[in-house]
Amino acid sequence: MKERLQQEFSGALERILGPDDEIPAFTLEAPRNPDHGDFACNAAMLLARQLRQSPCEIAKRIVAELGVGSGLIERAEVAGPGFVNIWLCEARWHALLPKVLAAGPRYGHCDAGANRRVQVEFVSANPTGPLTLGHGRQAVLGGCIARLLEACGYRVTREYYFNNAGRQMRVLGESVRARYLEQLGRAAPPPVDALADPEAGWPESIDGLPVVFPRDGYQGSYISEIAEALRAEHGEALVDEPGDGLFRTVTTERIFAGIRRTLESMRVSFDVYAGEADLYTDGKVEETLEDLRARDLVFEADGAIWLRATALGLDRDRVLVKSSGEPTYLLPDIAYHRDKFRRGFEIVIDVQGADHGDQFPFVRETAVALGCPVDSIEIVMHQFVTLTRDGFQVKQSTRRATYVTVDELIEEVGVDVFRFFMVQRRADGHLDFDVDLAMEADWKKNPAMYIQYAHARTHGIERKAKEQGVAMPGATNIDAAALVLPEEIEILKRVSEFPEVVTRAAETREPHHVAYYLRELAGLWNPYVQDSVRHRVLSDDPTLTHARLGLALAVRIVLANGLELLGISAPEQM
RNA sequence: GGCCCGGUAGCUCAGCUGGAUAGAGCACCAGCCUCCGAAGCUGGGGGUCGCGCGUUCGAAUCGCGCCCGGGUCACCA
Repeated sequence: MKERLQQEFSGALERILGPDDEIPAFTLEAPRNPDHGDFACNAAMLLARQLRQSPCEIAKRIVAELGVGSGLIERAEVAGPGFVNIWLCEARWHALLPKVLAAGPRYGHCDAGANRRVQVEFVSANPTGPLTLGHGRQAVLGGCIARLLEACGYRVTREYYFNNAGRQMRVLGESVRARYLEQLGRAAPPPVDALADPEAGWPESIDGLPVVFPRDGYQGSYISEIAEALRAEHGEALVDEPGDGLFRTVTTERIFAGIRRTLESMRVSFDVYAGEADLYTDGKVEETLEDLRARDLVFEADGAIWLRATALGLDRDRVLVKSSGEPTYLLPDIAYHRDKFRRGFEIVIDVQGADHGDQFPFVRETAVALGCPVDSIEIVMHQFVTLTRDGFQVKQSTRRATYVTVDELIEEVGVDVFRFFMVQRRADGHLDFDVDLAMEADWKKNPAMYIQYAHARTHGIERKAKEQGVAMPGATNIDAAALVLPEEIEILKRVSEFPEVVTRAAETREPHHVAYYLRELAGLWNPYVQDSVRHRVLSDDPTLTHARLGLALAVRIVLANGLELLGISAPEQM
């Protein structure tokens, strides 16, 4: 629709401008004010300077060149400071319906991605504890971006990268071992105030028992639960087992199993779980280091191996291999990104929390220095999540026990609402999760349910139609000419915008546009259905009934497809 | 202090490749049972778009400076 009009304008401008003049990048958009037509074009204003004419004069010439009355444009007017306002022929809107019905679940999809391979890396939480709301936001955000890209014809691989080598995992194992020994009475727990303040420290022994808890160990109750399970299974047999052995492997396995369950409950799936350890066994870490060496990007100092990041325009150098001989996380991370492109991905998207924002430039610039295409490696950074409950904002803190897990919140509000709330805000900027609103059982108040309700209503109408023996229209026989009310045209217009919304959301990696769009469409449809005096779908006028049923189907298709993109269910009845 | 993100209605936020009187949800107020779901619908009040300067025919949108909030600046992951 819009494309046709765009061609029309380009043609008009070509005729006005000389052969050497470039056609300006004009916009064609639906004005807020319906009095300004279906579309407004700003081309005349853009050309005013170049042509040394008033925008209004130019606009008049454009209008004269447009093919008004040729079946596409009903009316064109010059307005305001030089806009060209366009009213399309009603038939153009009617022509949309068979297209939407024919496309069905593919309406809104496109092939702009041309099968290019994209990797979306997200969540990537290390298996040190249950997923928190920040992870939850990222899981939904990344998952929706992946869905959007698929809808736009990209071949998407969803990937989860985690560190399963190095110090952090050892500390985890030691933490469980410490709890295990405590539970057996073989060691004493550190004082509570010492745990609350990791800087404070604690005595080496209490009541003659050694205090074994690692200084920066994991204190969550899940650690004790795992210890408990090990004790139940093995009794005292593990007393002499090192923390870095069985304790570590069992703990990461158990925690990871929990994470996978949580992901599943969020409707988030991954194609690849990439473990840091594999990068070592495959020799990729060593390869990367050699690669960096060959480009003179490393140097030694203070017994450590450094990345010469300042040579890449970054503000400081970073350690790649500690003086202890153990690599920092940075080295495998670089190796991982280097490997992404070797595996054939053309676009790589990293979804990360704001706390990692500072790290990304190091990984990206280094990967680029190693030959990765600079524009093909993107980051989508999101800010943190807060929770508002009973009108009060609760800050999430892992250190203190004041955090809510994804499991707990989904338990309370359900996946559909959880996902909608997580994806409805743009990634930059904090997300305040309003639990009160999310738990709101009134469908009219809860935006997620309001959209689902709009979808369910189309099925309600179909059920009613079946009762009355009225046949539903199909793509091949639909005749929408009877839809002439302003609200009907408005719904059709909105339906026509869906593909643009999807494309834009995919291109900008901003799924929240879809959420807003759906809320708006539902906000048109629900009132329409409600007002069954002015426009009853199932009336005694068969032509009108047929057309309105077609409208209902089109709305249903868009709502269903949009909800699918957000990973939210589209129920046939509430 | 340097860098990143945010500052729009009482609250939570859209809008930010510049466009015509700044939008939504919630909350609040006043109405409506209109046979397809009243778990809905209609209407209303409410804003110096953090502040200032600049660019422009035109700025919430772009540039610069400042103020406020969050994040981040490890041989931690």
